Parts: sequence; structure tokens; C-alpha cells
Amino acid sequence: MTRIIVADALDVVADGLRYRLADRSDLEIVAHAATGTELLDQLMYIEADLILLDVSLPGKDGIDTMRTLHRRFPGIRVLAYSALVAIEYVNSMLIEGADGYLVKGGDKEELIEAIRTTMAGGCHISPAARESVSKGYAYCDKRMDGEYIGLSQREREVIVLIAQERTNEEIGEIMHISPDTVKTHRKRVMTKLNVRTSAGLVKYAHDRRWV
Amino acid sequence: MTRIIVADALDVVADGLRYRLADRSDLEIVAHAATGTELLDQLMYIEADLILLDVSLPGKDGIDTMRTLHRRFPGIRVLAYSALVAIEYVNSMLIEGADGYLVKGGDKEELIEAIRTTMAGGCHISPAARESVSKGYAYCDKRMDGEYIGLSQREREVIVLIAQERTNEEIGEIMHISPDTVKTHRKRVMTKLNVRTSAGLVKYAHDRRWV
DNA sequence: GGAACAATACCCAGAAAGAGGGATTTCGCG
DNA sequence: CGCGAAATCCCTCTTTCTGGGTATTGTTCC
Repeated sequence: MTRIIVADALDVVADGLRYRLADRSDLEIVAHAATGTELLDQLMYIEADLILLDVSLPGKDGIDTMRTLHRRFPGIRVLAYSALVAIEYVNSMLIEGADGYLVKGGDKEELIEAIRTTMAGGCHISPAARESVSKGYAYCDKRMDGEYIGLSQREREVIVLIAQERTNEEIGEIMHISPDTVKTHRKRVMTKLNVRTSAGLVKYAHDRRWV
Repeated sequence: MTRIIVADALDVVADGLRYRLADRSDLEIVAHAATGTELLDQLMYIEADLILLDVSLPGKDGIDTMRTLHRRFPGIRVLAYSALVAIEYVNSMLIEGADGYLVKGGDKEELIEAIRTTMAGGCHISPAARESVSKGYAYCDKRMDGEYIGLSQREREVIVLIAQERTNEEIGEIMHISPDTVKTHRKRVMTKLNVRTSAGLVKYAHDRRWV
């Protein structure tokens, strides 16, 4: 169960998302914050796995909120959600620690997929926003902060899926790759992290609140 | 690395423990609290894995502190540490959520063993205090609180050790049983918790902050 | 005394993971 | 263009785990 908080000035957007996720028993919108301050307040007592954060928020804007959010709750995943694709917005959000950038206007499928990718440790950037992302900017590694130890995006995705009690076979299906590739990723990660068992990986993922 | 906070009115006791654990690179005393209030304050900003809590504390006594502690930080492990073995003290501490009762006066080995047992999800009760424990009192299950789902102490120990990246073989050595027995425990736990992979066990342990 | 449970240990078969290796494609960078 | 990193896939071999059993020894409980 993924608990989501929607931070958007408009109630109707939150309701729209609720509607879109109505048939997803694994995704639940647990709260709606109309401002950045309200969001930060809610996070003090509401448990959430993912924030859908609009860039345009009254008062303390999305970027500002993102910065505070990332400092105060470094483990929580944030998917920027905005109608704006201007380069300064996209980059700023990613620099401040957003795990992806979803452009408003996409369909339900993109929404679900973006959430899935984000929750799996990946980084979803909508095509429209992707062009704005600075070339060579390692946006997907932002969330690793100072302790970035050289895991690739795919490798992180594999870790998270392993931590979700999945076998190489299942992970292969989810990621649309062969189980052998999953094993390769797994091996590399274990070498990099210097662990000998899956438990070590799971521990790593949990310590970083990836799951 | 196990981070320990010592709560004892006397500085000298904390220093004594520091001395005893000086050669243990895996055990570190990160703080000393002279009162229960001080301990609770420290827990707000100091990360700790284990509390060595004296029953006799000035002001808010050990039992009272234990009660608050258990409510406010349900995941943290607490090993009661006292010179007193009176039945009311021992029982009260265990009832309030202590994970064990170590009598002052034991040697270094008992200290280390008690810490190890506690960190492994077990329940160390010093022989002198054991007689005081109400017969049939399921002290070791206290920390499971409401969500006790029928795991035995040994089974919990196994989970914790699995979560520490250990193989059945290693766990067998640590617990002084054959790896086959470890497997049996493991199997039973997996059935009870309805998980199919080690990752599931690690997740379970982490969710409950056993590791 | 018998039922129930915890803890111990073993057997077996199959699935999965761990540890080596090699190989290809793609893509950005200098 | 060549380099390196990332991502993909494959092979072999060993170890470990997983899921069925069975069985013995205690202890607790009724």
C-alpha cells in the first residue's frame, strides 16, 4: 500500500487524482495539502510514502517546499507534479530533491507508471519536461545525497524490488528485462555495497527508507 | 554498530560501562543520562539502539521512565540495569516494556551476553532476578504489544539475525544450535508471517525496528 | 495423564541466490 | 572516433534457501 499526499492549491486536482486512483487498491491518497506549509505540517503526523507536489503553490512555493521537505524528511519520495515545464522549474525541483517530474496533462497511465517508477526507486521525467533537464545533470542521483556510492538507477530499482519480497523472476517481469539481467544488477549492487545476502540489500533499502 | 545510552544516576557507572565496552568496536556508549527526563530528552536527538536503564533514578524513576519510553519510542530496546532484584521492580520493569533485566554485579561477560541477547530480540534475565519473575508471565512477549502473532522468542531471534545479513550457518553458530534448527525456525516464521523470501523477514524486522 | 507448544534435529527435492566469467548495444563525452 | 559507463543477456558452478516431511525432548496447561 502506497500512501500518497497530494500538495496542490486546487482541491479539484486532488479530487481528480483520487478519482484516477479509485480503482487502485494499492494506491491511496491519504491527505491533501493546499499549501507547502500545510504539507509540511501534515507530514508531522500523517504517514506517507509519496508526495505529489505541485510546483505552483501559494505562499511557500513548490521549490521552496521541496527544499525544506528534502531536508526534514529525506527518505520520503516526491514526485513533482506541474503544468509548467520551464527549465528553471524542472531543474530546480530535481535539484532540491524531487524524484521525478510529472507534467499535468498526461493520462492516467502515465500517472500510474510515474508513481510506480518513483516508488521503485526510479526517476520518471515526463517527455515534455525531459527536454528542459540540463544535459549531463545526474538528476536521478540527487536523492542519494552525500552518500552516493555509485548505484545506477536500474540498480536502485532492483534493490527496492528485492526489498519488496520479489524474486529475480518477478523483478524481471516488472522491469521488462530477463531474470539474468536482474541477477547482473543484483551482483553489481552487492559488490558495490559489500553485502553477501539479500538481507543486506533489504536492510540497505530500509535504512534509506526506499521501502 | 550498536549505539547505547546509559541511564544511571551515577557517572561512575556509565564510565565503568564505557571501560568494559572499550574493546568492543561493535558496541558504543553514545550518551549518559543521569535522570529519566534527561534520557527522554536525549532520545529526541540522539540515535540509539539500546538503553541500559537503571531502575533507581532520581525524580522520574526507572519504571516511570520505562513506561514513557515504551510509549514514545516503542521500537527501542531497553535492558533494565539495577542492583535491586525485588520482585516488584523486576516485574514492573518487564511489564512496562523492558526487554530484559540485568543485575548490577555481574561480570563483563554477562553484560556483553545480555546486550547481545537483547539486540538479537531475546530476553536476558539475570539469574538473581529470574526468581522474582512471576511464574508464567510472558515477559518476553511484552514488546510485541498488540500485534503479537505467535512468534516464539527463538523465532524472533532468528529473524533479527537474518536481518543482520547472516546465513543459517552463521546463525546456528551464534545461537549455539545446528543450522538445521535455524532452518526450522525460519520456515515456521515464514509460514506464520506469510512471506516467501528472506526479504520479507527483513522487512518485518525493520518495520518493527528490531534492527 | 494427555494435549499443546517450543525447541531441537534430520531428510529430501527443487528453487533461488551467489560468484565467476564473457559478450553486446547504446550513448554521452572528450 | 574511441573510451567508458550503463544496461542488457548468456553460461557454469557452488552455495543457500524454500517447502514438504518426520521425530524427539521438554514444559506448560487443563
